[in-house]
Amino acid sequence: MTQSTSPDTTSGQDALPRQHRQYTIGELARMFEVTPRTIRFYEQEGLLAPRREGQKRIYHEKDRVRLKLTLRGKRLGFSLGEIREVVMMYDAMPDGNARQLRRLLEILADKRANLERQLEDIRLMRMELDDVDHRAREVLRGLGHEA
Amino acid sequence: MTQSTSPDTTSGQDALPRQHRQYTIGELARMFEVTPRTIRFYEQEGLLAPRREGQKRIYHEKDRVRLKLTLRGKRLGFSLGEIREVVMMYDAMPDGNARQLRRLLEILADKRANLERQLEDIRLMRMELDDVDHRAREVLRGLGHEA
DNA sequence: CAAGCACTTTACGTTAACGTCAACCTCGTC
DNA sequence: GACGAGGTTGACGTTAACGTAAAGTGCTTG
Repeated sequence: MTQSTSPDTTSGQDALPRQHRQYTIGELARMFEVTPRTIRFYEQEGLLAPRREGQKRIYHEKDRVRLKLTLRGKRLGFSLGEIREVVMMYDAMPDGNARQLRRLLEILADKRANLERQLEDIRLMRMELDDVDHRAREVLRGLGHEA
Repeated sequence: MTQSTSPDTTSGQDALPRQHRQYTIGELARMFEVTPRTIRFYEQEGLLAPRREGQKRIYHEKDRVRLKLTLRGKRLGFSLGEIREVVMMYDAMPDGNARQLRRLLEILADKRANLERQLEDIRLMRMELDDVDHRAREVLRGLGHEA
């Protein structure tokens, strides 16, 4: 692991108030253990919108948080499109009209239902794993004796 | 939903002792709301191995359970390859040698770690959703008043 | 100033997990 | 015996989410 800076804590030499911390694409990539290509791809898909300084991308706290949320969503099996739905509507919220907001609430309820089902799946999957685990250990014990 | 038979309970006309119940590929597909193509694909990938009656595939309880586990695994974001690792080793267990069994235990520990991380992710994601939800509702309340 | 490093865009390649035909059997039944 | 509803095997198409390679820009360091 070549993890120089953790994604959740500020870096070592931090006199700077974290809110104004800036990141290059490479730094961000190392933090989250993804490639720059991935980050650019997420931008192309409308999940990130870093500022530019000349040609270079400059990322701030907000971008880092977005990336974190995106990756978390991915680990939970959401598509980039689904993630964008929530993230973008979240940003458009303050001046969003009622219809948009209601739509957002729908989506949220949907995601939540998804999560609940996953919780149940995890519970069941755990039990299966436990079962297989126990059996394997017993067979292993058996092998030990007859050897 | 054209769900004639639920995947977890026995069908309506069940005098037959479930253990010997047979299924065609179409029945199974409707039960789990997947296409026959998907089921054939899983067979091709070594996740199912139904008997044949002439040319037709005949599925039994064991196959149904496997399919159920496979789909659950998928909902949790496991690849078909990962699912196969566990399912196949599980079947090869009784006569598996010690090395194989230890390898299986490793894999299981790995999957379990994965699940634990997902639990944490779900917890966090829930909080985010709650947050967005609250904000949206408040904005909505605000809109109501000023209208 | 050449070399190296980190960044950029453009564009084509790749993998997993199926979808979508086409062309063919094989029943029951009208 | 034609026909429709299921099943079968190829084989090629598609989508998401990146990987990878080429070719160029800009800084700084020996």
